[in-house]
Amino acid sequence: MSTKNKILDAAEKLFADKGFNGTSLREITSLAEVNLAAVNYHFGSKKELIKAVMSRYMDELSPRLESALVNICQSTAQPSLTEVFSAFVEPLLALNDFQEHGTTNFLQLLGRGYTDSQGFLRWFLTTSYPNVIDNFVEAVHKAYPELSAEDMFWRLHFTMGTIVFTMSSSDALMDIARNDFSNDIDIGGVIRQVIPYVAAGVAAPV
Amino acid sequence: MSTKNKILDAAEKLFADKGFNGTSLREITSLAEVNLAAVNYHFGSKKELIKAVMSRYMDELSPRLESALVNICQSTAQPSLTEVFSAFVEPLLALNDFQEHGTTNFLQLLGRGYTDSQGFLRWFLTTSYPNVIDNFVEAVHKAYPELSAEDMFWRLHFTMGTIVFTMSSSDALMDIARNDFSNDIDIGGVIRQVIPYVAAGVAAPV
DNA sequence: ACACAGTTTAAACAAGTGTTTAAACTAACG
DNA sequence: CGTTAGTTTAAACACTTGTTTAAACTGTGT
Repeated sequence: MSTKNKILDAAEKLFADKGFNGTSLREITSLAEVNLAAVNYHFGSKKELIKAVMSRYMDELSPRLESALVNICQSTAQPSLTEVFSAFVEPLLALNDFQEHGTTNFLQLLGRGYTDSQGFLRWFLTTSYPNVIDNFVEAVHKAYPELSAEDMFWRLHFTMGTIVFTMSSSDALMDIARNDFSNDIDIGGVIRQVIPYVAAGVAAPV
Repeated sequence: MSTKNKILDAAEKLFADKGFNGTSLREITSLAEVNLAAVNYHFGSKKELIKAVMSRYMDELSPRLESALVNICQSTAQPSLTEVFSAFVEPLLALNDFQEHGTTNFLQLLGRGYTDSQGFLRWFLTTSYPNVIDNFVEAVHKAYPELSAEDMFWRLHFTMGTIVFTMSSSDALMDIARNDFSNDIDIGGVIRQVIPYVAAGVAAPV
């Protein structure tokens, strides 16, 4: 395994766990078992490393997501909101083949990106991967045409919040669920729990 | 104004804005125009200062919330979920009388507390103010008795996520909304937008 | 006027941060 | 072999972090 990938893997795990601000380059390089200076040699700066970690996932996820959403839009004239949201499940779970704990890590990172580092990651993602958002908006509009652009805007952000926040604390939540309900649950189970919730939220009457 | 309160006010604003990890004591004391050592003299440590900032709000909010929820439970045999969630509006907006931008600041701080500082604040809040959660769970159960304890658990956390995430980026979202829809909106407007969403989400069929 | 508790202050502390430097190493090619 | 480009390394850089120290200041009660 190359030094570059060792750094990316270690950074991903630590960023997801403790946030971008909360993780030092020394923690990353010592988990990756490489020299401290390797980060700046291969990536230039910590900020660029953060972008690289996110890009690795987005480049994997974005085309799958795009085709899944386009597929929904073309196959049925008016898909249900549940169908639209379910389009996310397979591409997201596919990240587990790409990397160990890929789904959880990516969603946690996404959550971190929205709150840590005063939102520079949000800017980076929305400008680098606008198709994902556009396709999603189009699919939701087909499923629920009466929804005004403004209401759509708010509800999509509410949905984003639900997903991202849930996933960024999903480890803790799954532990509690296992304890209180002695019901073993994995990340796929959480996703299946959240879909009816967000679908109903977006579908709420105005 | 006492030094203690000057510190609390400055810390609150900066914590809400840049997170707990992202704010240094030097930033706080220089905004508060007090000496650096004053924080450790009056609060003991940064961690205790964070608790103090949150407690100031929770002590104000918690009784109002409790009576509003108890009121709902006693007045009607089976309240609607919208009524339950609406019980939060007045107590939350009342924080604006208590402090300038009190509502926004508090909700942003709550969001920070869940992601920053590996969740020690979540522990602090749930153990220090359990009545709020208990009352809320009871009210939701009255409104939607068919919901199993496990589904309730997940949906309440989804709701928490929606609220907290939305509010922690509400400034940015309100700016976008103003630009794209030339529709002036304040924090109360955001709250009124989010209630139908979470009510429908919690009410979703299982 | 004195003493004393409460508070404020400047300075220093040790530890941790991201980044840079220049020397050492590694492998491939002429 | 010797050269060269790519990579790794230990050490240092300048700076920021939370916390502590001991001296100075404040007002109140005797």
